[in-house]
Amino acid sequence: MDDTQRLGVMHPQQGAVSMSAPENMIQQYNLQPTGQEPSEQRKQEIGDILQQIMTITDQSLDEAQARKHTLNCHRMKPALFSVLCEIKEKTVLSIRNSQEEEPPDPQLMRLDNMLIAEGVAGPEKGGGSSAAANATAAASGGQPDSAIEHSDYRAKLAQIRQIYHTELEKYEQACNEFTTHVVNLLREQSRTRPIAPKEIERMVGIIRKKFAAIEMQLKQSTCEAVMILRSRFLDARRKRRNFSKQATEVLNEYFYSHLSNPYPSEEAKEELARKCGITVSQVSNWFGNKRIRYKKNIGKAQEEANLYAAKTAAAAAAVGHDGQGGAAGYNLGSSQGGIGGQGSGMYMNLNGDNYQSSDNSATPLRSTAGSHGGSPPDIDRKPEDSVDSWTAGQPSLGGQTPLGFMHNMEGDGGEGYSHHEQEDIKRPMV
DNA sequence: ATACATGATTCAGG
DNA sequence: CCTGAATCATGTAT
Repeated sequence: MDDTQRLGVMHPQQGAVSMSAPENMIQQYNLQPTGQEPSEQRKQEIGDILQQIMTITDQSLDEAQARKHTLNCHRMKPALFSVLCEIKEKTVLSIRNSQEEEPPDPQLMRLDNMLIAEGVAGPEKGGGSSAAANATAAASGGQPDSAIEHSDYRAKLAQIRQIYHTELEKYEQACNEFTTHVVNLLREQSRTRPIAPKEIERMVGIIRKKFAAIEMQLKQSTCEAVMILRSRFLDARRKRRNFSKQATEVLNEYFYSHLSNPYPSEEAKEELARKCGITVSQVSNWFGNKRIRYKKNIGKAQEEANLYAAKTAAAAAAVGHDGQGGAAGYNLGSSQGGIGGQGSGMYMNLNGDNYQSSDNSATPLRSTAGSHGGSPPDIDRKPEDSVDSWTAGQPSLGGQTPLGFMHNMEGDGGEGYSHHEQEDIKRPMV
């Protein structure tokens, strides 16, 4: 603010009081044209001047106007004015030197970006809630219904947005008003003191900067408000929501149809994610949980497996020769037609190589056989041992031999369930 | 109210 | 970075 004070624009009255030397000279000269006397009289003059200054605010506008006029008309004015100009010139130069191009504030840019990302400072006004909804949906992992559940969030965000825009408008208006005021004032003053257009420009710049700082504060607090809102609602959003039945079905179908190697490739995950309306990482989560829980509770899993095997078989049958679609993973047809009750039959087929031949590129998969035999040009890029660890951990489904299964069950920390499961489980025979 | 199911997170290992 | 495993926290069925 020292710049503005130096130029005497922010506080016109103050400008009169703390007048710069040349101006003071003029005034002094005007008051005491004949004064070139020793100290006594000098003191008197100073006293007068002070008195005048003290009472300057009491003067009426007319008086001030008249005084200004006298000042302008004074015979010495042009000469003094030119001196003033010279001094000013130097000052301006020094100011210019001290001026540097400031780069856009990264902090401000961050705030702006965030506000836009959050849909607070978006380009459209009415669409604030929709932008917020988009952000909500994006952050929630693409679950379509999550956005609806958080109308509260959107409402609050819209509120913040509204306040933000109102305030912003207010600031803008105030800034413009003030700028106009100052510019007028400077123009007015330029009659009595030299003010270059550039100086006015500069002053406008300074004012804008000041208001920008205020704006930044507004943005900052808006960001904070949004962050608080987010943390409150977004955390709630992170609450577990069960996937839709259909989604679970799709996932299970894939899982059980790729039971020998339930590690979907990235492409497969994307496909599944798309089908289920969830994210790829949710698919990954699901498969991670599924694998571990499948292993932990084979008995139950088997029922499920049969269920899905039946479903898939039915689907395959319905589709007929066309091997496409979700049922494409494996081929049940070759075994006894026992769908449903006969777990063993299912598993045999699930486990075998049968499905592989009918497997298509849409669901790339590295088969157990493949991993043990040669190295097929598979698209899957699982950790080298993933298949082995999976098959090794399995009771028998992926294992090549029943013996291997027995050993694995003993060794692999089957946890408490193991012996119980062994009774329950209908073990496939290879 | 409780137990179980389930999606997400965390952590260690490779 | 992906995985298995353990765990958390919530949803759901009883």
